[in-house]
Amino acid sequence: MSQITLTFPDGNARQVPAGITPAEIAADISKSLSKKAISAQVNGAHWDLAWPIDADASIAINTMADENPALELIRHDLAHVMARAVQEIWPDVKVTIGPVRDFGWFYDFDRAEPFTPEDLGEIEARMKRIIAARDPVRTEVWPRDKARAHYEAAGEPFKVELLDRIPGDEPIRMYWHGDWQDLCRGPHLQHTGQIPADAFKLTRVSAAYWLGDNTRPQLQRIYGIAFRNRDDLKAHLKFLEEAEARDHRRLGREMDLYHMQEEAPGQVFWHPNGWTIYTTLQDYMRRKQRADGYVEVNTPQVVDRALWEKSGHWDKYQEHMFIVEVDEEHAREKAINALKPMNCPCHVQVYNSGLKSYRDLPLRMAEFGSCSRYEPSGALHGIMRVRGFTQDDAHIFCTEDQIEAECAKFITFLDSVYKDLGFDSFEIAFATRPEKRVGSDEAWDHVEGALESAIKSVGAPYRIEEGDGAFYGPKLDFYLTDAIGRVWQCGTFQVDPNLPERLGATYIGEDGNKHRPYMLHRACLGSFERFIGILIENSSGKLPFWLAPRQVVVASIVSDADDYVGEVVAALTKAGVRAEADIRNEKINYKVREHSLGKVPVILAIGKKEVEDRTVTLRRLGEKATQVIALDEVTAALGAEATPPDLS
RNA sequence: GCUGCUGUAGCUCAGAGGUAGAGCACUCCCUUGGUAAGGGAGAGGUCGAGAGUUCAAUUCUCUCCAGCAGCACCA
Repeated sequence: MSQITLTFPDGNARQVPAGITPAEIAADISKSLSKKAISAQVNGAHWDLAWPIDADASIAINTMADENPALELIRHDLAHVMARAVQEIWPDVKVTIGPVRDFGWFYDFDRAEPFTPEDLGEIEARMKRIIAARDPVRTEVWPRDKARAHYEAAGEPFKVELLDRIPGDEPIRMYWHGDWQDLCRGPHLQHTGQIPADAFKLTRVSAAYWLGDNTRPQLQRIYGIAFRNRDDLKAHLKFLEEAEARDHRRLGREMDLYHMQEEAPGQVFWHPNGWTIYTTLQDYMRRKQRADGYVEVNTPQVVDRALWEKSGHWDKYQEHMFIVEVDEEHAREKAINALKPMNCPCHVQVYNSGLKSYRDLPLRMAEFGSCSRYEPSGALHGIMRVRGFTQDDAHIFCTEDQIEAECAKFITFLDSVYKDLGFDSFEIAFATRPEKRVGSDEAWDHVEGALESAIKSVGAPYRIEEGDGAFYGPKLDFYLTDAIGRVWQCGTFQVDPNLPERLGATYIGEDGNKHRPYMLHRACLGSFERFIGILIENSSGKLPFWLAPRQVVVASIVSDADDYVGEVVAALTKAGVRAEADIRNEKINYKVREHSLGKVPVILAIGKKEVEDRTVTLRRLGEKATQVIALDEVTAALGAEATPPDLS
């Protein structure tokens, strides 16, 4: 038998017979490793202990102490155990696929009746029995024909389809958990008893399309979460609770920010508190943009279909547009309009009015543009995904040579905005030319090169998303990570030679001839609605002082303090602080509780002592400690704190 | 849009084939209390909308609307 060389993590190499398995290697190293081993990394690939190694390779043996492989195996084996449990209980249910995902796994089943929450309990109990049985896991590679015949005989059409989708050069691998068999890429554990029985939970059922395709049948999906031990599971359940507690829909109600109602699905009724956040943020963005060389415009909401036909939206996006038909009494024909779903065509109209010279470029045209999109009902989510929203939109009209500098300028701008709003870092996804595209390869080379060197010039981290660009140009998407690790796409930067072409935008060049400008679509927050939702969830409602809708409540302890409370509120208001009096006939405990729940960042309590000394007792949200401060001092300090970051 | 679940007072929820209840919030009264709920009284509902079954529907059935979770979508 031929020999191969395996290299271990410590650098030692060893000659072994070809075809040896990691299990055999672990057994050879030590009895305890053999017992603890769960899988291996072979040339970096996750490797089943039972798979033979045929060529020289680097190898490392994994144990439960290796978090990533351990979690992958636990979750993947649980997917199989769950599918087995389901088929044991309901033998006619067809199985499909069950991948590992964040924090757990899911498995899709074909079954006429959806699973109920009670079913989940039964499945979970059955799974625990399978784990307790410590059933061995084994694997075999089958010829394609044999596997196909097997699944056809077993009446598992989805498995047959999966088989046909496995590329010809990949082995067809079968796994058994006890007697229950599944087609699976692997790797897996060695027996079901290795799965921690107290560290998983089935969380929910839902429908999902076969292969994610909404023209294919819907399947019943069961989700589970799993960890290496009970404590990790508990920690994750706590995390889910925490995420729910900071849900902007709940905080929006508790802080009295906005409401939504049936008559206007997907649209926001902003209350005074929420609108204060909105306008404060908008004022800030307006100052930032002005400082960065943007001009601001405003364009119509209701626009005749003719413009949308020219821009191409009527053709491609009509089902997402609110159509407005106006049938005037004496009109010869109905006017058909659409609420604008985006601002770009209107901005080109502004650009086109009057001749533009190369001296006007780059022209940075901004609008807090209210847009309406008929989003699918199932997509609506609080103020995060709505049908009526306002973008912090801008279009930069420029020459090809100006793209790089404009891109770098924008990334710098966005970086400073995100920092001011409490996000210290962001990631860029650079989407490059798709297969179906317009424009020459040279043009694409040039524009993509401009974007990439712009990113590099500002030193921002980025990843490339090959083929994900628009058909007319590449784009950058900017992702923020919030306080509990969720990722949000907010900013975008897109190069577009197409719309200027369609809508006939030109400028007079140095040579006296007409030229076509590029149009750069860019947004930093995305939409105010969504970004405010993100801000709320990121901060759990404890917004930075300058953005907090209610900044200070001045609360009386005794009614003798009422006049002085009024004086304090007036002084704070004069200093630019949003302050309000609470002189209700309630105990200070009650007031503190209520305003704490309302996420008011500062409570100033006023009793007899404060009146006499002309001081206040300050308490910050979330802190128990209080401090006594002179009125002049607190007014100056809070006034400074209320100043937006770009002005301080 | 698809699948499932849900819709009762401002909020969180109970309830039942014979037209409704709790806690909190709200209003009034008592209480002037020192940092996360002081006490009492009162007011408040076309039970999401429409149709059907029934002597009788908020309750059962159907359709629609909206919300929630997931999927699909996000120009």
